[in-house]
Amino acid sequence: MPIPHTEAPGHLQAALSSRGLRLTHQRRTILSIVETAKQHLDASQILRHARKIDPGIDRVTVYRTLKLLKRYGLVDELDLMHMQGEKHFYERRPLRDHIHMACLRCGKIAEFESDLFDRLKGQIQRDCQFHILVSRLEIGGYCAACRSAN
Amino acid sequence: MPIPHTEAPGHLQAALSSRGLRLTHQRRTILSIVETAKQHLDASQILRHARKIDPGIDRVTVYRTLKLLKRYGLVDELDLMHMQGEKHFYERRPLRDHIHMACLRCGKIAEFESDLFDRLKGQIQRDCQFHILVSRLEIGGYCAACRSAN
DNA sequence: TAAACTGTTGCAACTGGGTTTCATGAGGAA
DNA sequence: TTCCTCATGAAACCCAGTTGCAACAGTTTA
Repeated sequence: MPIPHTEAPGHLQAALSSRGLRLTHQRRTILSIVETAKQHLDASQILRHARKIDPGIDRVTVYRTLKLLKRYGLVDELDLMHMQGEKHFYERRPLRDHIHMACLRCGKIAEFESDLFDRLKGQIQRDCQFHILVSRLEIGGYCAACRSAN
Repeated sequence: MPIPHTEAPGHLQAALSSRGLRLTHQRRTILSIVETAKQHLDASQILRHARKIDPGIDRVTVYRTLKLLKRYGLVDELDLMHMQGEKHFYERRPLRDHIHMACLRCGKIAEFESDLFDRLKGQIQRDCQFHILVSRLEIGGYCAACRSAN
């Protein structure tokens, strides 16, 4: 579902070590999961995947590593309209921002890139003199399939 | 700080009762607070204000009423980039959607309306055949004052 | 205007995602 | 290899929000 990435694998590891952070076994495991994820994962899903590789890994380490990645702008945190409780979802930061559309009926998440979105952010930076570090556009509604199904 | 509203006071009460919901003392109290709020309030702030009017009101009632308002699209729930924990903030749904910009340094929240935003949503409805019920664009970064301060 | 119906409230207990504390363990520079 | 420091795991904790249930109060009806 996520928009294809063109970044080289190992990018997150390189980014962390270039910032002087230790590349522990646990971090490598978590980074590889986030990097190769085919959908948006929450912390407990990441933990489950990580334990298949390193059974001793603790959920605290997952939370700490995600926090680290977020702080350095290497992953984006999503709410996906809080459709399944208050958990957060993560995806590695794409080259170009995209919009998340959550179908409130079937739960499917779609992604969408748009020049208008890029231009809107440009307008905000200019008109509001606001330096954008992270942006999050989430939309809730009904997808095409659910609209026509009813 | 919020963009001025032109809706008549009592709008929320009317909207609820027209849907066949009971107008209890507690609900009237909470609605009036949400309707007249000058900033974005979280649930505990709404509770605190409500207790000045009706000291017996319970926090559960606040949560339930906010959920109700959200379900009927009468208020919007905001994360404001989770700058202060995981709490949610509420504002009554405006006539025209706006963007929330959160300064990650000083914590100030700014609002911004934009034709580009309206057009972007139109594009999504058309190109993705996605029926939008609620949208949330939140931006984190540095405001003009904090940019020039450093 | 009183009864009755049913949605709403308050209370207490609970849930669950996420964080803190601290002793132990392991990167990695020298 | 040593040593320093950061990172980890385990347990306890935090806190926003939810649930179950008995008592209560809007609203409708007669």
